[in-house]
Amino acid sequence: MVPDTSELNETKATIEDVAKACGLSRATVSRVINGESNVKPLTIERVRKAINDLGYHPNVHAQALSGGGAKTIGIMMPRIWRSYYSSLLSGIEEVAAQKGYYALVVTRDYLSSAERIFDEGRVDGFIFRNMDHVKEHDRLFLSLRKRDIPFVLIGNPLRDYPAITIDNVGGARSVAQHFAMHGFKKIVFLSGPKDNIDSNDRYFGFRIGLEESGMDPGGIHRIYGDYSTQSGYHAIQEILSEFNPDAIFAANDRMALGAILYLHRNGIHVPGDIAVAGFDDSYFAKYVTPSLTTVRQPFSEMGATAMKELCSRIERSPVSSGKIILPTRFIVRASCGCPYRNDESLDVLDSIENNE
Amino acid sequence: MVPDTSELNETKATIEDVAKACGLSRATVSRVINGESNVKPLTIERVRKAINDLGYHPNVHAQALSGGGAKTIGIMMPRIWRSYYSSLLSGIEEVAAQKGYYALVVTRDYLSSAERIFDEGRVDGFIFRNMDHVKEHDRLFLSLRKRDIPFVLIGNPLRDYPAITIDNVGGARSVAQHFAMHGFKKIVFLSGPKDNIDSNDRYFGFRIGLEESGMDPGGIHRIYGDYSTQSGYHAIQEILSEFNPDAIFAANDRMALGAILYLHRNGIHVPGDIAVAGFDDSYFAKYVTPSLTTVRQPFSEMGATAMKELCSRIERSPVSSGKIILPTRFIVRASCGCPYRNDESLDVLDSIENNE
DNA sequence: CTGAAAGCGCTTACAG
DNA sequence: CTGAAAGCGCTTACAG
Repeated sequence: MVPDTSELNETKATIEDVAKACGLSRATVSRVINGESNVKPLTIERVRKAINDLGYHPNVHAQALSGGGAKTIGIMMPRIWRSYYSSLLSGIEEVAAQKGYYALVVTRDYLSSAERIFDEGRVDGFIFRNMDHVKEHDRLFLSLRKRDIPFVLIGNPLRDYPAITIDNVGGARSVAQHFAMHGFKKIVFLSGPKDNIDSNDRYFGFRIGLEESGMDPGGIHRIYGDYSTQSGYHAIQEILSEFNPDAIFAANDRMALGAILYLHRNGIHVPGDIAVAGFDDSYFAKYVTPSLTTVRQPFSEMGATAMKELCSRIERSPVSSGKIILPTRFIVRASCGCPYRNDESLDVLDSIENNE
Repeated sequence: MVPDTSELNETKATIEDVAKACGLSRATVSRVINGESNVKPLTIERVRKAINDLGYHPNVHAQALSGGGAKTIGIMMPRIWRSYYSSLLSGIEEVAAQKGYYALVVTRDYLSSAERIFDEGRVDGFIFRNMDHVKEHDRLFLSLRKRDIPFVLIGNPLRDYPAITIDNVGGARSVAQHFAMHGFKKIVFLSGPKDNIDSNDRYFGFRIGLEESGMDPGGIHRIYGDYSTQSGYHAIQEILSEFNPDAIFAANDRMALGAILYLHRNGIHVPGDIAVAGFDDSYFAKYVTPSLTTVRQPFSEMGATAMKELCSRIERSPVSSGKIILPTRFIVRASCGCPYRNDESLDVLDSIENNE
């Protein structure tokens, strides 16, 4: 490949090597690498050829040191990994790749290490998947903003930080309308943590959906979990001792799964005795028995949108203000009592597996 | 915090700033940062104080450029994210954090971009979660080895590349012995892709386990899937038209889930009519109905071990040779026909959620 | 035990 | 359109 008579190509080629190989200066080579316009076409050719022959790749640290930025973004996520993070990541990476960015994924102590990571020059900005403990995050976000460090949140923050959100209210409203259609009266809303904004928005959407359907939302029994499967299991176990619902709407699929599991183990038929719906359309939603009626989040698109927003902030280019709200989609399956095409293998064949 | 009378601390502090602040040279500051021994204790104190006062963090690009390495490793994984990747990542990150490394996660075109990423100086080494297409990977691994670029595989490679593996044979053998105890005779092995070494090892272990239990392993019906839920569903659908098994051992949990789903939808009782076991102990394994008997992989430990191995390679320190095999653990639940403590909520409470 | 200086591999005004 | 030179923020022999 290398027709050069260089001693050994053990060591990585540098811009100096390229310059020598084509008889031009480092400055000129740098110019063609960075696609500047004022270079003679023939020169561009010569440089390109030398770059190819030598298998040269610019050293990212040198580029960063001389002002180019790290071309890396920090993806800061809680340690407890949800399966949908993969879809988020996938969307992020797709856009990142186009723009030449790479993803540094941090799940340990990401709150306390974010600023240091930036100060070390490792990243040009951050995407946070924000979670429950709003107050602790808030201090960090405030500081980042003050220091003008680019960041975007995926999820619903308390304040006006730049964020990619989904239409929680609309999704939950669809569930409510569907429940109303089924004629459910005694309804449990299985909530996430008390200060979780997504969960609260879903509750709100659910209420107005019921109201709009002419039902009394005051009758909703709201109980709390922490989004985990176990918490759903136990919350339902507890409520059943004092209340006999005909339907449960869980603020996420995991808790819905926990609920179904409890009901199943106690001989209560889903959806015959109690209907269940979730939120997320997680990987397992279609494989649960009965398959889970839920609200699909556009995770991949959320990631992609977040990355686009972050890029424009890093490049200090005109930025869309504030929050972006992405639509959700109501997915009817069997757990609500609808006649689901259980035996159509087509459904299982469906290759667009959300959150797989 | 900064009692200094500097004009503005808008801009990040550099080593020069620290040197000035404490009246020493950059060289000396560098020495205390890097923990060299030949520095006077009092000097160390002065430098430390200045560093704290200024909130100084060394620029990683400058460090890398002057020979320090990127202190970053590339985690190269297929795009199709498995939920257990999170456990892998968690183990990796834990060790990485101790050693001051960060994780660049790459899932797009990671085969073709690995060498470029290294040449750009972005990473000091790689951890690959190797997958099916052995031949394509082989070229890359060969090249990495030739170039003396540190890397470790998680999973079972064809050749003698450094790899963290699990005891597939032992795990599958346990399943076989358990199946023998149940008295199953007409057994289906639901395999992964034909050239997948993990799957082949599990088949091998399963065979010898049956043999050791005095059964004829020749009677095993081996059918193929691709590790996806759908492929399990369809493989079972197909085999049932010509064969009537009393037990199925799937090479992973997803296919086991697909199998259970098919059986369930067609009124075939699990485990009453047909028993099922899987491999992985994925997140959903304990939540499936019936809960899935399976073999647990120590994902987090695999990640941690891989990272340790990689570090010693990066540091060119004496390295354990070749492969490391980690033990698996057989997990008996209900899908094999055992009396599973379905109603013990303790089980659900079990907070050690593998692959969560 | 400490400092002056060269060097890592780039980019970017500044000249021409 | 192209090149010489300074500079980015560190580390590391080399002197002392």
